[in-house]
Amino acid sequence: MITQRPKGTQDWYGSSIHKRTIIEGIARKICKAYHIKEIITPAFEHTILFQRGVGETTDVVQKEMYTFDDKGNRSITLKPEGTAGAVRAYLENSLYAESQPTKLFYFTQAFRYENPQSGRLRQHHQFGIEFLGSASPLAEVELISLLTQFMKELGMNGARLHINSIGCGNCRKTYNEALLTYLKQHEDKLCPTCRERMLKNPLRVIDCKVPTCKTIVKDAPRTIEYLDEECQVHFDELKSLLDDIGISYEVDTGIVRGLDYYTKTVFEFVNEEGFTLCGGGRYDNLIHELDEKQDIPAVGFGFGIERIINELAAEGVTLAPEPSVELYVGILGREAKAEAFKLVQKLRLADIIVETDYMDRSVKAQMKYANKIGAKNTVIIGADELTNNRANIKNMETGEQTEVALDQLAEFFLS
RNA sequence: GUGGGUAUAGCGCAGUUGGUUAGCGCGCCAGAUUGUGGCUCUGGAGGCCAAGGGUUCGAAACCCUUUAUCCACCCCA
Repeated sequence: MITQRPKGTQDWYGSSIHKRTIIEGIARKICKAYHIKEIITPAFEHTILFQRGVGETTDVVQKEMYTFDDKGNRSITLKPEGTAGAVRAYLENSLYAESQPTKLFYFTQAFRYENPQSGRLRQHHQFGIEFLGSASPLAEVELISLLTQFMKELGMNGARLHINSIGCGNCRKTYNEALLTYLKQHEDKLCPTCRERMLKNPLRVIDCKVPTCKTIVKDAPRTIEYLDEECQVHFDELKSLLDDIGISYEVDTGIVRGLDYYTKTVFEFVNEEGFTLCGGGRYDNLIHELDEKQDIPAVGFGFGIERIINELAAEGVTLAPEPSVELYVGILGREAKAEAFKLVQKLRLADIIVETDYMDRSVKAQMKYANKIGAKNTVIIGADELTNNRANIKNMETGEQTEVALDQLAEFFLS
C-alpha cells in the first residue's frame, strides 16, 4: 500500500514523460506564434469558485470534486478543470484593465473523483487556452485554427471538429420551455434520471445515452432552432469564417457540454470512435457570474494530455525520439577518475550529452552499458591515455576508432 | 455510484481434475585468458503466487471478504 499510487493517478517517467515534453513543446511553440501568454494558477481554489463557475447542477460539482476543509476551516477544492481558476486570476489581477483581449494558455492537472477507465483518470492533465475580452467569432476561429495546427504538427489525423450553438441566457429561456413541453409529452418513456433533470436542467437530457431516451431526444427541439438574432448571427459568422479559411466541421446539435458556463458556441474534437479529445466553447456570462462589476465575453478549451497520448498511440504516430548520448566516457582505474570526470564536465559545458561510469565496472561491462544506452561514441580513459595524452574515440555504429588528443575531445565533438 | 474481466520475478506470461523444491521469455549481474559493445554460449541474483480468512492430510489453483487494476455505464479532458 505504501508504495502504491492512489487510484486513478499515474506516474510520468521514461517514454511517457518524453512524449509529454514533446507535446508541451509543440503547444508552447504554437502559442508563441499566436501571442498567447502562459498562466499558472494554484492547484486548489476556494470551493465556491467552482460551485458558482462550473455550476451547482453539474455532475462535476455535485459528485466529482475533491473538497476538504483546511486547518483554518476554509472549504478548499482541488481544481476539477482549468477555466475557473484562470478566470479567477484574470479578475483578481485586473488583467481586464490592460489592453484587451487577454490570451492565456496553461498546462495544469485537473482532479475529479471518478471511476477510472480508458482516457479517464482522477488526476489528469490539460493543455488549455482562455481567450478573454472578445465577443467576435474570430476568437473561436483562432482557437480552432490553433488546435488544427497543433494536431497537425503532432501528426494526429483522426480528430474531427464538431460544433454547435446552445445560445445565450435569452434564447435558453424560450428553448427550455419548448424542450420541457416536448419532454413532458414523453415523460413516461424517459429514464428516471432524465425525468429528474428535465426539471432542473432540461438541456442535460439531450445527451442521455439510454436508448429509449435517445429515440425521444432524436425528435426533440434543438437549441439551434431557438437562437435569438444575435446568437444566430454569431453562429452563422463562425461557420462562414471556418468555411472561408478551409477548416471542415460538422454541426452536431447534440453537443451540450457538461459545464454550466457555456453560452453560444460549443465545440469538440472527437476521434473516429466519437471519443472526445478536446472540448471547449464560449462563456460570455461566467465572468459576470464571478464578479458582477464585470461583463466580459470569453472563449476557451481544454485538451487532455493523456487523451492526446492515447490517440497518437491508436493512430500509430511516433514522436521524435529522445536525443541520444553523444559520448560515453569509460573510466579504467582509480587514478583516471578525476581526469576522466574533468573531461566529462568540459564536454557537458559545451552542451554535449555525456555519460560516464559510476559503477566501477570492467571495460567490457562499460562498453556493454554504453551500447545499451545508445551512446553514439565511446572513449576509455585509463592510465595509458593519461600518460600519452591520447585516446581512441570509438564510433559505436561503425566500430571505427579515431585517435584524438585528450584536450582536443571537446573540439572533436563540437565540429 | 453500478456492471464485467484480471491479479504468479523489474516487465510480458505458463502453471494439467488441488500433490514434492512454482517455471518460461525479456530485462538485470557475471563469465567465455590480457583494456572494447551488438550475435552466441554458460552461470547467477531476483517470488509472502495482491491482502485477509475458510475448505483440505495437502491450496498459486476451490469458497468468502477486501484492495488494486483494466474495460463499460453515468459524466467528462
